[in-house]
Amino acid sequence: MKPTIYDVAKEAGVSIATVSMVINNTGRISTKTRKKVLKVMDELKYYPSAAASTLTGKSTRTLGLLMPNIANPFYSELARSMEDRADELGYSVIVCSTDYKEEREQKYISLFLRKQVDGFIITSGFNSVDLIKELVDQQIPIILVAYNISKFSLDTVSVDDYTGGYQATAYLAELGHQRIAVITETVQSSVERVRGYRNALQDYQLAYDDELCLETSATVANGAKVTEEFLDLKEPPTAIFAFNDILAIGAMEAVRKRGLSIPEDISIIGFDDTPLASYSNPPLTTMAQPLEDIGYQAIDLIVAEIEGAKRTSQRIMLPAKLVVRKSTGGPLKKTR
Amino acid sequence: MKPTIYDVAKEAGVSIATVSMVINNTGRISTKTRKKVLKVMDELKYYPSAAASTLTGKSTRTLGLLMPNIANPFYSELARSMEDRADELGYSVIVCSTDYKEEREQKYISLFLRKQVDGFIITSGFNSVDLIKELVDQQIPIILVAYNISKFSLDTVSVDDYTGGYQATAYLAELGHQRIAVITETVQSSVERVRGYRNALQDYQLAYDDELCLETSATVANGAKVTEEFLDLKEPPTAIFAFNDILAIGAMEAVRKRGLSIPEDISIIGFDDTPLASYSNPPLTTMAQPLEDIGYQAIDLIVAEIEGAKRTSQRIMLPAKLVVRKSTGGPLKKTR
DNA sequence: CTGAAAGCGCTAACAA
DNA sequence: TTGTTAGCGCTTTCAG
Repeated sequence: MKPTIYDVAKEAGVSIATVSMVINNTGRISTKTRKKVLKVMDELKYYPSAAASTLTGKSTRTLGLLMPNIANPFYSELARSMEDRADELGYSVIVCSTDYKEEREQKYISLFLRKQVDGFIITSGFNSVDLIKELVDQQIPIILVAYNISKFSLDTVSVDDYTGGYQATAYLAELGHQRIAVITETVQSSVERVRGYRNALQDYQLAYDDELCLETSATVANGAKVTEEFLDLKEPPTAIFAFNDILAIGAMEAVRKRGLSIPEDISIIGFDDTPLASYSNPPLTTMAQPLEDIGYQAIDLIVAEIEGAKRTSQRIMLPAKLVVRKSTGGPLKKTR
Repeated sequence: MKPTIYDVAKEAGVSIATVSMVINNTGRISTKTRKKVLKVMDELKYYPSAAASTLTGKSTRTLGLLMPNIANPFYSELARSMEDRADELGYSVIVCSTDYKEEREQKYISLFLRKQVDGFIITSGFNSVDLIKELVDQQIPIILVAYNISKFSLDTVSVDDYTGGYQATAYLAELGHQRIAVITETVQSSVERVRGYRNALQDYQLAYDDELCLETSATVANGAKVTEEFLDLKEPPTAIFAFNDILAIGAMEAVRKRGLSIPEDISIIGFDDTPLASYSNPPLTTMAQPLEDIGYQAIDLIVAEIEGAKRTSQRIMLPAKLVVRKSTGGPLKKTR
């Protein structure tokens, strides 16, 4: 049988209260007693039951993290950074993949509730907004990551998509590009990025052209397909801004297939800075998501909420960062 | 205050035993009572406390998964498949990244123990073998994934590295390559793969050449560096078998830098089939790790052990699968 | 500085 | 078919 606090107490010749105190570093215990107890705990391989201590009202110091798919690098890196920060703060994180299914969301929320996590971290790709509402109503600490629900005001940490869209476009414009296309996605973040794109265009006195703004979903094939459409235009773009690296890789493929070279003929910029970006050929210039920062901030925020019981509902936006590699350059000059 | 089983019982006008029974689907409860109780539970947003039920001896139906780094695609895909299978079997998985640090391994093992996980899943990259021994001694269900410790006999699920190494080499030999180089890694799995490589060489009557077998660690730069060494040989290889995709990407880079083309001049084959492989240029032929199968089998095995309390110590080996893409072909004929 | 004892929320006999 | 009750292992006053 697993040793309990009683076994330790008996073995050490003290009461269970004393043992409990040395475990939790509470009360005042003589160094001698403490040492003895610690020794016995070690000998018996005693591990205090988290269940029992939870039952007495202690917090579990556990955070529940819900993401659509931990196998997606975007989420897994986020998860990793959260784990690290949580670890530093003495918390642990339970991650579950909801697979974009409400049924699973439901199930895991319930699981977390039963396990009495101290707080919920919910990322983009979570569908059951009603469930979130229920948690909010129950005053359970929640933080939204890379996910905006304007419906209620919650702590939120996300990337500044507007500025990201603006900066990528501005960078291309600075390089001298006049016709800059974007491949957008059917997701929340896209609309902000498009807004940034259009404002940058304006600021650089470039005309916005509907033909240069196409929407698709994130696969290499789609990126290639859309790019071909761009290339077929009478006046094709000299630069393409893809809203994620996958699409950018697709764009590269299409460009290469035409016998055009990157960045000489066409510049391509992605978004996310997944590992893909540095391994592509040529290495992809892209807007890096500050995943690590996002994770850290998210944990800090929710821990603050848990411990301080504060309800400020901050909305933190972290800037994407331009990572210049080899897929972008100035447009080909006629004079060359 | 959070509702307890008492609140539900009172509200439904029954005893807590009845409520407990409907929660667990035990005993015989009239449909009417059951419905009533369920309704109240829903109204009160009652979630049974996992802590309390654990305390009474019920299993937690939770599995502890320890991997070095959840941000690494290899591990995150593994994690995902385990999660899925566990979910199907009514278990949940807690994942923690140990970051290859014994200190963290220690910490998370202890965490899992305190949370009373029903079983441990431990993957390659785990250093504290002594800790594993302790668990084994305590008769705690454990399964090793992609990780062999010959020291004790434990349930193990891993990829068949020997056959993988053999098949990749054989494939290249079939294509007509005579000089096949390998880039190995400083990890456990490499030695089996090398063994497969050498045996395949033998079976195809090809000579083994020390110069064509170089070891390095997994970075693109290293892959490129080693490849350059190969290319500098008086008699360079016509095919390179890299023991992971990252190295293969590096090899591709080096080959391209020499103005050689793939696969016309040099064939390249990787191992793992990470997303990288399909996005590279040309798409990489590689040996796919059957991650999904591994995950499933691992969960099935450990759940069997937990529920059946059996102690058979199976060692399951799953075959890697050749995925032919565009980076391999026959060697250039002189006559062309 | 240490011990005794009252719960925490739930399960599982045992009664009714 | 349902209720009563004794713990499960631990924390936390309150005494000593």
